[in-house]
Amino acid sequence: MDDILPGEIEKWQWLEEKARVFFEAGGFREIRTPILEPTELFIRSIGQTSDIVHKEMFSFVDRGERDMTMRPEMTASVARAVLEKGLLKTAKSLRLYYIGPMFRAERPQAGRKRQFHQIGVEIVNEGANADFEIIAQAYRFLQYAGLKGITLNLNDLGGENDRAKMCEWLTAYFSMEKARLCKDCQWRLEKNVLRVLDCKVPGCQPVIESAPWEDFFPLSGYFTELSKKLEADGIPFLVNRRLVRGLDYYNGVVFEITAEGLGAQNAVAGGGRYDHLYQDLGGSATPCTGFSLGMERLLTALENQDSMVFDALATDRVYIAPLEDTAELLRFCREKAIALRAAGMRTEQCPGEFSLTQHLRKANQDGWRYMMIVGPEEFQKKIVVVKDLEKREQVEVGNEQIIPYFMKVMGLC
RNA sequence: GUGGGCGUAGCUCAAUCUGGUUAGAGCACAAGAUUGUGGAUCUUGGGGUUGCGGGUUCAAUUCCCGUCGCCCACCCCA
Repeated sequence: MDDILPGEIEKWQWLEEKARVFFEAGGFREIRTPILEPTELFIRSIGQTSDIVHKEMFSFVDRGERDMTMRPEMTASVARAVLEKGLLKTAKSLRLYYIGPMFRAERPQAGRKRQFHQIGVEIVNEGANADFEIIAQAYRFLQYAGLKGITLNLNDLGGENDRAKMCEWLTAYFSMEKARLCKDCQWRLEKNVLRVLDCKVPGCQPVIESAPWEDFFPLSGYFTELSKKLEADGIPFLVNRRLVRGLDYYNGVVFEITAEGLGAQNAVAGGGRYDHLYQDLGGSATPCTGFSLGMERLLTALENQDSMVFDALATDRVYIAPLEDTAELLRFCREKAIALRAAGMRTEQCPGEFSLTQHLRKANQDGWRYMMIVGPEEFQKKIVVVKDLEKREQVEVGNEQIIPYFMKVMGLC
């Protein structure tokens, strides 16, 4: 698990801000849920047979003998919160987004940490029409963040009845070929046959490819409609009929978005339709769709593509440099600091016993854009010297003009 | 869970193969040269249980075993 330190955190703040602006504008509202949940929640939602549940969860028994787990994803928590707080009793449907840390006890590698962060979006209690919106939100947000080389992969796992029939058919078919399948697939055959389609073992490929399941379960008319909408909206995609997500609750249209510049872990976002989750958790039938994206992966891809567009050096920072350690002068500095903060700027006042050289060195080190120098001479003349440390220019500003001056150069008015 | 690689100063590394003075360097940090104008230079300084534990040896950063951590890949996911 990583620490995120000053110098790195600015990128995170930038991305979080982007997400809030984008999804709020799209009518989504933020939800935050506890990191710790009863283990049972994830078993019932993500599925006992999923890799996440049976080998990747941070679980423990708490002091009250309860089985607890640090959330490996957040869709289940959102559903739990919606049911528990009865949010659907006062609204027909919900549009929610979340930002936060998730935990999976996997072996770490490039693009995968045991604590990672996701931004996610859920549309709760809306049918198939919401599929287009959720896919577009995911795709457009990645574009909005500046990501290039995006590939959208789409599949349809079939509606409620189709999925069940398809699983039945696949089980019957693959059972005949059981001897040629790998150990994992033989296990999947019993537990979760769809995941056989997702198998990467070379030996399984001929068996999977020769299965004529697509003839019996062609893409639905609904899926064709969705495709047309995406095309009309200028969102390119690839249909991948073997795309199966690792969480068991998906049942309809599912998708994954990959990006260039990430190496082996190139999935930057993924999601799909899950119409049974609320029932599985004890609620009534509630059709839903959603996606989540990996913040680490998005940030890495943006950096590798050299396309992160944000001000590393914030312009709204003023370093106040008193040159004399007298009570009146320091009080003046404090008053100005308070006024600058009230006007929305960031400022720091350093001790008066620093020499100007020391002040300059420190301000440069810490990346301040402006320095406000207050020495005894200026204090007498009721002015300050404002240096632009980046442009290496300085001007004298009258005491009454300090706030308006900074507002102007920072473009705050 | 499987396979490979790596652990020496805050960071990047050297010395390890071939055991042997006080484990070095660059960067970074601190003080001064410098009483009010810059990221420079010079001088000086603080910093290390060589990941941890055990073994072999007169002697271990170096060789052996174990362990932990990290990195990369598989699996899977974001």
